Amino acid sequence: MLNDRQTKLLKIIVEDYVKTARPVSSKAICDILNCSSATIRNEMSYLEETGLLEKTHISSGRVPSEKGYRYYVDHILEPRELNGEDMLKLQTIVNNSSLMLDDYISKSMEIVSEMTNLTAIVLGKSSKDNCVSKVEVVPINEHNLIAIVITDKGHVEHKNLTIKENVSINDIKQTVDLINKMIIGTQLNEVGKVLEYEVKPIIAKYVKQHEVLYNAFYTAFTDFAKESVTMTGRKNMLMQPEFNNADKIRDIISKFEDKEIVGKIEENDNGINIYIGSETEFDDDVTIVKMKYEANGEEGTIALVGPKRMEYDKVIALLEYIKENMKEGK
Amino acid sequence: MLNDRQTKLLKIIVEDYVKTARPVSSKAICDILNCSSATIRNEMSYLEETGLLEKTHISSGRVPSEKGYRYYVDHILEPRELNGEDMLKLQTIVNNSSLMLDDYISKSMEIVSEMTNLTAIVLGKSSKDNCVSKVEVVPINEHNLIAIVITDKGHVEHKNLTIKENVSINDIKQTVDLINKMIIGTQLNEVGKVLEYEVKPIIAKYVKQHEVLYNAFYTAFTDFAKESVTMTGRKNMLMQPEFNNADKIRDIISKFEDKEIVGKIEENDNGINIYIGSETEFDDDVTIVKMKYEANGEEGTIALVGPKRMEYDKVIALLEYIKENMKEGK
DNA sequence: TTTAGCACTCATATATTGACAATGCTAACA
DNA sequence: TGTTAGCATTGTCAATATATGAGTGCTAAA
Repeated sequence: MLNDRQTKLLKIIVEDYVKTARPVSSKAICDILNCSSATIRNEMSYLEETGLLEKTHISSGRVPSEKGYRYYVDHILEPRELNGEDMLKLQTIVNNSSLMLDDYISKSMEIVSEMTNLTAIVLGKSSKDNCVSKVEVVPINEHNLIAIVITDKGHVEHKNLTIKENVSINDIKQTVDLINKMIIGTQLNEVGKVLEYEVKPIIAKYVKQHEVLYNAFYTAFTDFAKESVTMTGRKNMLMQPEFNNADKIRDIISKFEDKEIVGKIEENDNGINIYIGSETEFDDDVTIVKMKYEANGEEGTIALVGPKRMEYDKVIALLEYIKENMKEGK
Repeated sequence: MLNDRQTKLLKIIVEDYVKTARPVSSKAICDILNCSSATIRNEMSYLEETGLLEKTHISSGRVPSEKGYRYYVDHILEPRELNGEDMLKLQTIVNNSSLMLDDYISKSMEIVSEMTNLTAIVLGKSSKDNCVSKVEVVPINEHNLIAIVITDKGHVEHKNLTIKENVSINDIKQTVDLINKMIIGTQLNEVGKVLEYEVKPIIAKYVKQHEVLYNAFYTAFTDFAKESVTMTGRKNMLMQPEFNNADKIRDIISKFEDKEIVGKIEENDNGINIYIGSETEFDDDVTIVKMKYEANGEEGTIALVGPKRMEYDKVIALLEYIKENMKEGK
């Protein structure tokens, strides 16, 4: 455990380093803590022993270690109110009552990305556990149809499908009716199974050109359960000095392109979660802050990615502000 | 005009530089052209005077200038057949007859990006001139509806909409019916106007809570005509040595995030277009190769972005291969 | 017209230096 | 016992020097 002065010291160092991106020297702190630089150095070296601070080289100032940030986030950081300016910027979005929830979230996150210089990620509400509530098929021309699936939570998935052979409209109608009857209520990621084991045999009985139709629908329906991921402000984050080397940027960009990795951010408990450095699977210099939300029965996840040297208190305040305001009848 | 040997020389230099990314020395060429390095140097200095070659510093080998690439692309480059290996890789996509055109294109482009280390961009078919062919409204719960618009060319756009006040189902039905009747056949980017000037007065007459309903539908319908842009393989391109400095990468990433700039790639004539360096509005080291296509009445644009030091012949062969194969009944 | 030969130039890599910013440690002090 | 002044120590950073090598331009001869 840290004593009072040590706690203060860590707080000062984290916050100063977050602001300036330069190692903090003992001298810079004596004024604030009303003691000599030597005293600070003694305390610093204790915090270094504990693993909360690091030096970039033997005669450098101190920098928070990963563990230091962790400690700061877990024990020191005090929730702060959003400042007026930031709130004002967000308010134009909040007050725009014509925005649907989705748009409210993506617009807010764009602004937050600008304000914080972090990358904003909106993870598509996991539609896996949505259930099919309606299937529509709309003919476009002789050989092309559109299949539309609507889920109970209001997601829409659609797919064009081509049927090369001549198939009677009646057969199509009949097939759709059957599918409609049988897959309503099915979870999206189960649709494939249901089609194969339950619908297929029935279609085979009642529809003439069942092979062709079944295949067309099967391929159309089975890759519906994809997740969507949108990101904004990658550039904002990459402007930070911790990413001023080409290879590091390349690495981060690669990670961003790999949806798998981004998707993984999602699996964790409710509220705001903070993953620092090696906890991220991203990069030791990166922190990911993520938040699940739920409003009007829709749930989703938003996240901010940036250097671990980030303004944690501000980020938390922003995300909480977004969350609060989405409840109020979006 | 260049004589035969000069043409050969330029060709050799471009192709060697494309392969190795190092300035080409006179010595390296004498074997190929069967003369001494001094002779080559004389020719080189002529090509430099003409502006087709450049040096990176006074005693360096030669590098093609922007004009040099231009000349190469316009006069020297000879169309080449796709090599077996590349064709094989694409064939799995081409032969997968269950793929719709959209998927065929995006999958092919992913592969092409891998093969060429370029960034692949698929510009959404400009849906502006699509006409509405059907409007569907599906209720999710008391206050939420989904509006779905299907166009004559088979695009689907959908949007969740919330109606806060209590509105009778009947009113909604009536409104949808009216909208359906009146906007079918309207171009997507005209929908706003039609709603305002034609539909609104009618609804006002027949529907009780017309204000609320009109507003909900209006905001839902008016931003449908967006263009979609998808990119894959940014990282591939950024691995190239011309982008090995942090600021350059940051700049390119910013450009990629700015959809405006990417969109601009589109406006040009048919076939394959090549924009080199300063012609791109992107970066002097960047070339953009873009191709419009049309198949089954759908049209769209695909593009490859990378260093101007790219294998132009291969890129062209690949794009042409994609175009040819999309005609065959996708 | 081509070529051999030589002087010249610049990039790249490595080492050297001085100024500076911090630190750790020790000994003195409250 | 905790705090502080002072000093030697250490590493960064930027500037400067030095050597090496690749490649050119030019000239004069073939």
